[in-house]
Amino acid sequence: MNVSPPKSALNVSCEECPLLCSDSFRAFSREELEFVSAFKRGELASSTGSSILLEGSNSPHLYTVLSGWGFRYKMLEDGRRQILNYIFPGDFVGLQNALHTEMQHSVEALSDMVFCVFERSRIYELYVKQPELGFDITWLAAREEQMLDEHLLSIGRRTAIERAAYLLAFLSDRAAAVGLFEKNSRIEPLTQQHVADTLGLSLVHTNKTLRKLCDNDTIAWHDSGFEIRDAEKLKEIAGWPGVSGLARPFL
Amino acid sequence: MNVSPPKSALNVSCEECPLLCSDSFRAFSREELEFVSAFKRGELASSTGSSILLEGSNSPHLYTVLSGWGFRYKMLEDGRRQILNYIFPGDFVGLQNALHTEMQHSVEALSDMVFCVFERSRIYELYVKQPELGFDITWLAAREEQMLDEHLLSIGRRTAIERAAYLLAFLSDRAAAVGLFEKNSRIEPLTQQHVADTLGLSLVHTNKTLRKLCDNDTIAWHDSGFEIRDAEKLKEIAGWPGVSGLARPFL
DNA sequence: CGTACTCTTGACCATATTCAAGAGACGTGG
DNA sequence: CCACGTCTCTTGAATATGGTCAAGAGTACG
Repeated sequence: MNVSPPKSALNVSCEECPLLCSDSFRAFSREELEFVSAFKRGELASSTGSSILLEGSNSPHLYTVLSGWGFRYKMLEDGRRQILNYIFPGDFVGLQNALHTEMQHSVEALSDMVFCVFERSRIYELYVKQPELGFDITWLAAREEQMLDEHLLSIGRRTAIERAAYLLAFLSDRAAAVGLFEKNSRIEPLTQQHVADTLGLSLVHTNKTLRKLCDNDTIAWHDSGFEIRDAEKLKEIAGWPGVSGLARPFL
Repeated sequence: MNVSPPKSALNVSCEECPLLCSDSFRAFSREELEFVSAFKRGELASSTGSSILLEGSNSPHLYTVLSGWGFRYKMLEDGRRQILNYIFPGDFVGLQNALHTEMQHSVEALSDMVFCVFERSRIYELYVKQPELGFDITWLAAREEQMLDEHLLSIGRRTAIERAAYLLAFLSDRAAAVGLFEKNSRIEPLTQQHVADTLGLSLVHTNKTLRKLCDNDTIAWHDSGFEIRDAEKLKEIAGWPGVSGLARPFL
């Protein structure tokens, strides 16, 4: 669990943000883009396995994922870990702490990642000057809540195999929505330990559960990653319809 | 599961909102109060066991809890139910669906409740005219996320007795923050079935787990409700520090 | 070539579920 | 007033699901 050296550089101006090309995101006015560009403080690059935010630490920043993916998690004192949700390009990170000075969760990179960095102290300004962007942030928070609700239902009430099917379908849908892993359709890197810590299961039992899905030919597990072989069957097993594909905002 | 007849009446003007007296909430400017008053559409009263919002339905409204308490939940097709979170006075309900037309969860009243009703379609107006109130909504959404994060950690990684201890301490803290159940310090009405559906456990196992806490003299269970006997021991068992008591906004 | 990481499997054990039955409280209608 | 159904809590026994322990195989990397 090494903390990456925070490399900072303002490489991409918001007007040329690569996310603007994607269908998944809403269109922005020129004025909005200019404002966000001025609001943006720089970029942060971090590599696989490194921590961006740590529970209990004090960050004056908010982040938007520009590229790569990772996850948010919490830990109990004795080391038990629960992965709360995954973060993908366009996701906003750090909001959960608008209220506390101390972070209530940690964030770790799965792949190499780049973040846009914003200053927490200036966020109120955004609500005053660009109400629509303020509204967008609420939209994103509401969306995160929806995902957490579904995760809660999953961990609380679905069986091991249903949970696993749900998670893999969920990750696949979210990745597809932002065009991640399009080339080889393999979602990686992700270990079975990550899956276990997301599902609230032990590593061994997670392995046996994934094995059933492999034997089914519903998925294929490769070294540190997986491939969806039958997305419909996965969703059927999970009893889950999939994520909504409405155009969404981002910062 | 009967749907209450929606009684509507504008009984309380926001300037005399009883929640304003509480220490838990932030102070509002006169202008803000006037705006919210104009924004408020009426009140909705519902009684124990009745549904305010139903998953899959289509509500043009947002609500703030004025009095009483209840819970949000989701269900799987075969009837398995997961309680996602509890709602207390000052809590904002329905935001999770700023994006969808269809509700993604249901809300049910535990006690008799009264809600303030707002129109979903006019919420953007609030962001433009009263940015601080828009910011407050985001604040509330972030707070809800934090609670869901902790619930997820609990269900995913805590043992049955730790989960139970966490839930009871959580409910006690939240109720205390808004002055609910001050008279007799009994948190009610709540059945062990509710507790089970929150913890992701079966009713029988929940009963046996609560029994241990009773034998411990950590809590006392009465008919449809419980009493905290040793809050510190509860939090110690759960490995949970308690909710933060910062002044919070509401609508 | 050795070490670390990930996945895999089997055996045994712990935890939680299901099934079943009964007790006590409460409200309703005869 | 009592009989009845309903709701909530309780308990025991049998069963299933998932956890822990242990060991080994394959791969990557220094």
